[in-house]
Amino acid sequence: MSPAAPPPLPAPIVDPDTLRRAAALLADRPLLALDLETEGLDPHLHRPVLLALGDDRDQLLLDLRQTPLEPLRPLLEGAVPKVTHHGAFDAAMLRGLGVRVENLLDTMLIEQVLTNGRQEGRRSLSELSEKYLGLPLDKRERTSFAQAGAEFTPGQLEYARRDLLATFHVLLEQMPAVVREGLEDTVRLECRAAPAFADLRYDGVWLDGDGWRALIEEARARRDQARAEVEQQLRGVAPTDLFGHLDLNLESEAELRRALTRLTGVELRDLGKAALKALQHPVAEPLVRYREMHKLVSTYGASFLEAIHPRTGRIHADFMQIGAPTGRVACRDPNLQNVPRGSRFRGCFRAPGTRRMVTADYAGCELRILAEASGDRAFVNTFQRGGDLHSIVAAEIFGQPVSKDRNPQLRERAKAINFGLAYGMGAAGLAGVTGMPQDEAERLLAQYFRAYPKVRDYLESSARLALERGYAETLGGRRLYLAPGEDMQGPELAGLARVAKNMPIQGTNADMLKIAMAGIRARLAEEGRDACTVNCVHDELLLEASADDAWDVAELTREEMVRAGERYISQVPVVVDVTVGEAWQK
DNA sequence: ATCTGTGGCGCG
DNA sequence: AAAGCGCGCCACAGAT
Repeated sequence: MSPAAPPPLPAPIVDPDTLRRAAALLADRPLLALDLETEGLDPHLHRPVLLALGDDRDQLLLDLRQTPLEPLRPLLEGAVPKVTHHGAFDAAMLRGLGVRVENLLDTMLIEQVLTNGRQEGRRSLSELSEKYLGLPLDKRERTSFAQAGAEFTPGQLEYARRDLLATFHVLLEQMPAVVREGLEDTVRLECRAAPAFADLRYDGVWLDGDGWRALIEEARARRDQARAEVEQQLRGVAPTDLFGHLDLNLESEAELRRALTRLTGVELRDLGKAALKALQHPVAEPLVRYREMHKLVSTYGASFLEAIHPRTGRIHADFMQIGAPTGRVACRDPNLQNVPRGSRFRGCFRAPGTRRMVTADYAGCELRILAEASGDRAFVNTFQRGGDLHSIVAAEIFGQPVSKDRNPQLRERAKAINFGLAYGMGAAGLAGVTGMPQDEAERLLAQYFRAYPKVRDYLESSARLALERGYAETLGGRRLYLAPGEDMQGPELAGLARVAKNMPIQGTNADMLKIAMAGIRARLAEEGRDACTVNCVHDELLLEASADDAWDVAELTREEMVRAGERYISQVPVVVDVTVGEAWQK
């Protein structure tokens, strides 16, 4: 609903006295909207120039170039809820002015929670204004703030106030829907986590560029070596140029397929690693090695180095708080969630100077959620007793003693089932992963479910309930709306069922991590720790801390992660492994 | 030149 | 014999 009559446009505030009076006027309002206009999008290069704060009765517009926002600090850092649209952006910008905004509400996150799975991509303020208020917003004025004149134009001021009011009223329209759908907890969780994501972006992470460059150079050399070996193999079956040099692009699927067919006499359906290995041909090994090295060079090489910020010397990636419909976070520019593990690459993410890196991750998180949610006695018991889960499960279903040393191949199979189940895998999938024949995979699954019958019941009921109700949900009530279309065929419905089985597990994990991030941020502030969160990877958090604070920070991180986990998991112990070191390690 | 879809692959 | 979930990035191919 739009305001009946637009209030008169206030003049922008340019002096501290007026600002103090305006701040006092707004101080006891139950809800305020907050919006910044900025020179650009980078909080380390661009400044906010105009701040809008207010409700449907009064709005203040502050020219930040002329007047410091100090009188507003108590309001911004205080308990009054401030509604924003993508508040993590505004909060990061305000960090640039030394302000840490607290108690944000975010119409963008709320809209994502409300329409999760339904309306991809329709969540700009303009689209929400059109949807809820019936008036689309013209965003053309926004870029004008990059080079604003000494005084803001009436057009710019009106634009700023209009955005502020739209945000305020969109929230009022969203809230009944949030309550109606029972999404209050998820909305609260996301909004509480938003400032942590602002900090994550603003603080960034330090990368040892020289060490990284050396790793890339090494990968480049190994790639060239592998390429030479592949070419040796392909001599005679691949085209050559005028000088007799091989003229083959290994990145071209078509060219590679043609050469491999001529070389091996086998027409490959796909050219992935597994298919190449199945060939049992000497070209496979160097080709796979070439791909691995090329991946390192191309994906992790230059782009990470180029992402090091010229001002801060750190990488400020873009974490998308609701990056997946399960509720998971995603990350880009660059993606800090797929840095190669078990390698020296992670070791290049270090705490600079004398600082320390704290690594904390949930142990076996998704399987614990599966145990908890299913309530399966035997499965729950294995966690309560502790020990190596995959070995215990393997011993149970194969009826033989299994450990990491004893019958390790059985352990690997049990591991494949354990993880596959959480993804809704069936016998065919298990056969594919393990390479065992289908009938054996079926027997194995049957054996598994005899040992853990409620795991099957739970997964089946997750799928059935989701298709009946039209949504899957996490243990905290986050929803993923799934619309089984009228004309859906068997395979499509089966795909939907798999999503419905996985979403509660993956999504509950995501919920836990976000609660923990908000809790950690609060504790760090409360205890005055010299520390910040620098990465989050689904079930793992990385923090950087001063050497003095590192162990305390590690302990509070563990406490907050366990506490967050116990919000949803009570029958199974929540285990968080924490390390303190100089670099990211796992 | 720039966009979109696909295969492949890094991570959880 | 149509598939075990989620993501982003690179490179190619084919379109605009």
